[in-house]
Amino acid sequence: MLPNRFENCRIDSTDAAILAYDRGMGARRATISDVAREAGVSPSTASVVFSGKTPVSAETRARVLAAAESLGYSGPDPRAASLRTGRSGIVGVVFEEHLGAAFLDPVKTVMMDGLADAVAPLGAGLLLLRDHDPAGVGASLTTAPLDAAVLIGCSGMLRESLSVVHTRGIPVVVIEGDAGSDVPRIDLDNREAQRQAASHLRSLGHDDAVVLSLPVHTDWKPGWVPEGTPIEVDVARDRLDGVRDVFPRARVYAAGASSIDEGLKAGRVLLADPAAWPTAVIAQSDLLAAGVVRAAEEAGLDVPRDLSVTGFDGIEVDGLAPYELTTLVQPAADKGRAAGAAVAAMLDGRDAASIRFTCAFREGNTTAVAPVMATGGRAASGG
Amino acid sequence: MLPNRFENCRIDSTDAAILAYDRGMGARRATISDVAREAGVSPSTASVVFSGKTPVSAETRARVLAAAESLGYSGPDPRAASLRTGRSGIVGVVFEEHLGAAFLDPVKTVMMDGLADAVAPLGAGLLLLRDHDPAGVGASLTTAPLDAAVLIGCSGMLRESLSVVHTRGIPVVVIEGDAGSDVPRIDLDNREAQRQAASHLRSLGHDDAVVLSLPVHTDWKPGWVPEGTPIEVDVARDRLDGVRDVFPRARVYAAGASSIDEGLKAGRVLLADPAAWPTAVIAQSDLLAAGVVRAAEEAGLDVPRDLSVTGFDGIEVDGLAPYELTTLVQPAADKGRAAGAAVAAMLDGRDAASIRFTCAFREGNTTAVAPVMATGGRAASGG
DNA sequence: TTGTACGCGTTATCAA
DNA sequence: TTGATAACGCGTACAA
Repeated sequence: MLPNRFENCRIDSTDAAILAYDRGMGARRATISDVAREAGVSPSTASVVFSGKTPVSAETRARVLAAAESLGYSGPDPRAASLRTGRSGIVGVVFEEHLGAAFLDPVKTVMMDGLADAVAPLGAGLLLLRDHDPAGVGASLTTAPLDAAVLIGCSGMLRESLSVVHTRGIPVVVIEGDAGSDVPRIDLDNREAQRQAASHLRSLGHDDAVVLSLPVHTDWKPGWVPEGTPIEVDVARDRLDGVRDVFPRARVYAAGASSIDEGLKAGRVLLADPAAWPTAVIAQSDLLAAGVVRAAEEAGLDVPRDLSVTGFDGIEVDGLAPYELTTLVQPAADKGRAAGAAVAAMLDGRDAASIRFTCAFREGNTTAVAPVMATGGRAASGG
Repeated sequence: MLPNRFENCRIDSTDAAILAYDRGMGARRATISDVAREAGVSPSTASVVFSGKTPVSAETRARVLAAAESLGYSGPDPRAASLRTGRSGIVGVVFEEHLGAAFLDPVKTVMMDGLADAVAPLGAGLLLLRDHDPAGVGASLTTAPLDAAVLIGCSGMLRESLSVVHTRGIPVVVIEGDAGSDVPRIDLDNREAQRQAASHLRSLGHDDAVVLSLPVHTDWKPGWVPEGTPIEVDVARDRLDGVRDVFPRARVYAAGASSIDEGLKAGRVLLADPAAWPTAVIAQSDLLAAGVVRAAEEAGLDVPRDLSVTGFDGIEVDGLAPYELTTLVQPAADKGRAAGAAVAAMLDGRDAASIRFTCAFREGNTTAVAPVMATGGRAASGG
């Protein structure tokens, strides 16, 4: 008597199938071997019927399908197929933040859309992952059956995440982050683009600007960023550099997140002291910029007459009408698609090149000629 | 010895790559057996070191870990583990629509958030799936290695999707849809809630209302819904029933999607003919309602004086200020969490109960006493 | 066109 | 606490 429940493993399958049939699917699920046996063909033939990788006679196929039907067999078990083929059809998308937070960001939403488009033809789906798992449990980069991974703006844990996928030998693409030269990177000309906005302001007579930055590192609390602070988040750093190319001494306040609310809160701080009102705020996202516009309204400032505001991203900010932000329009969907294409290429054994997309400057009605300094309260502070 | 296709991606990476190099390029990845051999223990012991399911002496564990390190072994292959355990740690989330569209909907976003929270302790991740795969390829319910599935508002293909998961024997939970008595269902008291809004309007003197409905079936084109049209989308049907409980003859226009834009477009149609202006529009979502408010502004109508508008969902509609929609607030995050809990229960072999959540009526400033009929253009059309 | 035989990498079970 | 063994269900050379 063998240790398992059935007399013999070979027969085991047959018995189980019969039992399953007899007992109305009470026992274990039918396998492809059961189907093959029922159809009077070999397992490999049955396999081929389902995969379609080899021609099968119509009659054989029909018999197999009928057998499957009668056994309640619903096709190859993806787990087994996955072990065999080495592919799971799953692309992990790693976010730095809380999943819900990620989808609050219109840019990421659109990017995901492009990404979904691009991996679909690959037969792959998107698995949502967080890079730092608070609970210590939960699907993660280390344990999920991934064919590839896309890291999105994961500047904080980036290195850690990378080493994980690296040792697992999983192809990886990074969006908006620096992962070293061997990892394809999809990003923007952040610095150049942001410089355009700054130049635009300077050409309007602004001789300084305050930067409302994205968080400069993980778990950042809103506040001023002292000069010399190392900025871990690539996007924030690059965009700031773009500003500094034009306004070298621009002060920087970093918000806690990219949202209208955070922009509003930050805006209140920026505009708290009438004696120190800036003439221009360069926000690193449209949502932040929208918040600043709101804050300006609250403070009784007219945008753009008293205060110019620029954004970044070029999304439609609902409810900002009649304002239309002066901003840098980034091709978010294309970024997602490019990431998907890169994944596809790598899964295909080809090399994937890094791609840098270009933003388009779009002038809205939130920037205007710098106000004449009526209060005299603000002497030149930079630039 | 299968050549690893991603060797070139890995060459210049960290330790693992160096070791791969040491052992001769193209060598296959180390397995747990390799590690065990290197450590001088049996494969099962090595396995136990990684899974932690059985006590292992500190010394043995150290040896195994060291061996793993030296071999660049990054832990058990999830695919193989999955085949063996029958669990993949993946919960599929099936959307009816384009993925991007799903995340444009704030309610779904919040729901996903709750769902993510609830499945995390399970050690599971969320796989984004579409129920009708345009390409015919792509990860789908049929081929993805799922432990469970959550169907979200998939009224169109619902039955089909269900039969797939059913024959696969995958536990499934349905949010906002009817899947039969054996499938746990998470939904809202749509009809009762919507009836409240209608009653509210009637108590304000409105004797009819136009319904701006969600799409009534997949691929719906915006337009009037003739009476007697079968409404496939459960949510749309139930909410409409709620209206009809109060305004039996209410006309119905169904939008193409739930968004401000679609609401605006629909609103223009609804308000096109001044002679047939309704006094109240009952929108089936806040986004649609917001669009209607915009359309009313365009048409020169004052909300709520000339036109009352109600929404559904209770989300914050950005930029609708100073309006605050009269609406039904649904507990979206709780719905997601409940679905996650149901999944957890079923995976645990327990039964999961269906849950019906209750919406809270919230009166905003978009509804008011019905206008006196100055134009005389609209005789009572309903009751 | 079909069948045989084997391996994919892991873990559960049981015995030592 | 450790080790031997047997599946898990499939895909695919290769042979027929």
